[in-house]
Amino acid sequence: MGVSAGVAEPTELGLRERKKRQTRDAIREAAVRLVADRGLERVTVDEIAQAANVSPRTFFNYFRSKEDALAGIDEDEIEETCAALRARPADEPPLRALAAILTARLERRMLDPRMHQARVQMHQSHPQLFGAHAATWRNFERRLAEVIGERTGLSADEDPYPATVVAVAMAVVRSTISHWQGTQNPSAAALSANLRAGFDSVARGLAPPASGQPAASGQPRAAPNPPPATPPLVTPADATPA
Amino acid sequence: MGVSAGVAEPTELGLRERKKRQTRDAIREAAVRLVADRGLERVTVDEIAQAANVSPRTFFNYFRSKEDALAGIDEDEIEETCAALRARPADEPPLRALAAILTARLERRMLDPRMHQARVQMHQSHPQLFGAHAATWRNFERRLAEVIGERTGLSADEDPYPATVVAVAMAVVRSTISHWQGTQNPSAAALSANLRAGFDSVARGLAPPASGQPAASGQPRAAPNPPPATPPLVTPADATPA
DNA sequence: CAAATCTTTTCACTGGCTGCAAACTTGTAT
DNA sequence: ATACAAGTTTGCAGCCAGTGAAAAGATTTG
Repeated sequence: MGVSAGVAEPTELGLRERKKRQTRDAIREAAVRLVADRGLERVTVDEIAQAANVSPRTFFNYFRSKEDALAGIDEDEIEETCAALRARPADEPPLRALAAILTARLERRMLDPRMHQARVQMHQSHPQLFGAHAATWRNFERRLAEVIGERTGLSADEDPYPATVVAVAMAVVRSTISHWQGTQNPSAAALSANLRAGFDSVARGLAPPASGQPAASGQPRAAPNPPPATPPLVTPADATPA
Repeated sequence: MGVSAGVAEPTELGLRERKKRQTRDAIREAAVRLVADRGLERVTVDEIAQAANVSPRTFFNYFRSKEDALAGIDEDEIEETCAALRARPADEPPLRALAAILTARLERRMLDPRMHQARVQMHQSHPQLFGAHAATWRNFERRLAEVIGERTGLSADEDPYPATVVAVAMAVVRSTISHWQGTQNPSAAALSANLRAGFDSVARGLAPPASGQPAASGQPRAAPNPPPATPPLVTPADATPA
């Protein structure tokens, strides 16, 4: 569909390479479409192959598994995100830097809300995918942790801190998305706001919010958690576009 | 294998039920042992069944998949852990409560270090398992979030806070385990210490530790993150035994 | 055009997993 | 004890995922 205009291709690809990409895209597209329609279990590889006009065997020449054809992250995106993290001011605290780039990443994705929703739905209803992509995500986290390591001067495999910040940041993102897509108004704005709130909360040591009633009506004891007041963590300044 | 002595069974189970549990345990044990020896791919269901003295078909009467037989959490344990959480003092801040029970849970597991190591190894080297158990863990997190909801008076599906604390706490555990098993001395004591440090760090808003050099040698700027001094989060008091 | 190279396809095979019905075991009422 | 109900295990037939090897087809190169 449409020869890429404007963007300079690194090297003019030969016919062979072009055909390969075309085939790969065709398979991906067929897989996503069929699975969105019928659900993961009700689609066979044979059907995907058929829909993409290739033999079943060819499917496996391109993807290691059915789930693999539905994966969301590739090496390019990992590299991009790491670069964005490196580009944050050196004296910015790690959590804030992570919050910024992860929020930016999500907001960029939300530019195509339909696709984003479809992906989220898919992962919600097919936890197995979560597993199929685990290796990729683990790698993603590891790479981010390394960058944090550079920034803090802590070797990522000696000090647990880098891995922990990253793991926590990712947990916030996942948890927030999961909560957000269950609300009546899953808008891009709402997602950003929720994310911001989540990261702020973490920066405050996850002290319980005072809203509602104070839970079990116990005496307002001494220091429940670190009780400090802290400035907001994520500002609308994110950028570092792709 | 030794009839359980001493421990009082809640209700006297009939022969049928006892045999079922026995079979289930036999299959589990065979699966873990074989996989620890040879790796996930080099073990077939048929072999597991044979080692457990059941037919291959029976394997699938008990477990939905090969991976399922290796899962670490079952409903009983979820319920137990939730109970432990409920049993924490009502005015204890959620993060601290979670830290306490999750640490206790891990320490209990470390009573059988061999088994624990085997499990950790398995998940390290077979990320697919991560996916296979995703549904279980999601459920575990959800249940804990509900309890946190009770404790804070925040409905777990209206306010994102409960889910976030739980997700973060779990992230700390996972990340810590992952780091710990890569150290030269993966002892139970070290794991506990690391966990404690991790949770403390989170309670302090994940401010970067001052160790090493201050990273990019930037000026020691104003407030990098919430810079408070906070009391340690997890004390050796955990208990709530099974 | 022909040779060298890469891709796609066909074929045969292993292993995960399910439905079904027969065989067997345990619980229960007589 | 005996017989019947209910639950469990097993073998079998079959679908689907995934892999190796070699034939067949397309693309590039000389």
